[in-house]
Amino acid sequence: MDGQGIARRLRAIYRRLQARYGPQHWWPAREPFEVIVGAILTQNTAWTNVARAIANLRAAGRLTPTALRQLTEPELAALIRPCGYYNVKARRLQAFVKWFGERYRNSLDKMFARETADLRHELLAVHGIGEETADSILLYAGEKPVFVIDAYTRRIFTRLGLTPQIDSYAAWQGLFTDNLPTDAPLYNEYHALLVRLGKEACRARPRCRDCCLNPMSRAEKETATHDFPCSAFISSK
DNA sequence: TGCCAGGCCGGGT
DNA sequence: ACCCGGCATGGC
Repeated sequence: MDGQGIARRLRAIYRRLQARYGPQHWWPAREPFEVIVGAILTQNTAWTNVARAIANLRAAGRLTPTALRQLTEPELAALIRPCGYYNVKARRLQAFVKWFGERYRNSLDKMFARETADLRHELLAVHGIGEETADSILLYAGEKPVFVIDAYTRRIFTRLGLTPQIDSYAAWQGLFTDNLPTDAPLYNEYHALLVRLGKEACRARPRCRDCCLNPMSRAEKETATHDFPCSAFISSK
């Protein structure tokens, strides 16, 4: 498929997701700093658990960089316990706020004033921040036009038969950024819709009928036993 | 009951 | 340059 074809398909998928789910109002947070905390806490973790951890931090008055730095690692770990991996994540949160204070004096404005590519590089150097977390911070806290690639995105588009040549984060990102306009609100909504779809999808087999993203052959519909959402979008790892 | 969730790091080939 | 185990809670 040529670039035009991919672009058309990406837009068609986006429209169908919009029609099905409507606006997602992402990221689920009150302020940019909370987005960053959530981005670290949600690594390989269900959001419901992360919401509890963040509620604990807020109730304890610890949802600021300085307040977080004043906690010991075990104290922080105890507060974020519901989100799992709490020792690992306490260390990662501390690493971020330490760097954020030293490098940017706790100023998100200063941080996001940097060139996006440079800031991404800096973020990746912070312990506990990988590509998805860095991009989530850039897009959802900084409103930079950076497309976030996550497990849902890969699974859904693999299922749809729309994949990059190389299976790397950068190549997946290119699939979207090379074929869509550079537009932060669009990237924001697209990724949010993909997560919404991914969360809703069940894992039943055989696949459902009436798939909204990828029409099925007649033969496939014969074996389908239930309606969307279904395993059509979530195949096992 | 067992599998899974909006990854990332570090040590071993 | 990959590959893989470890990290941990709560929901279905």
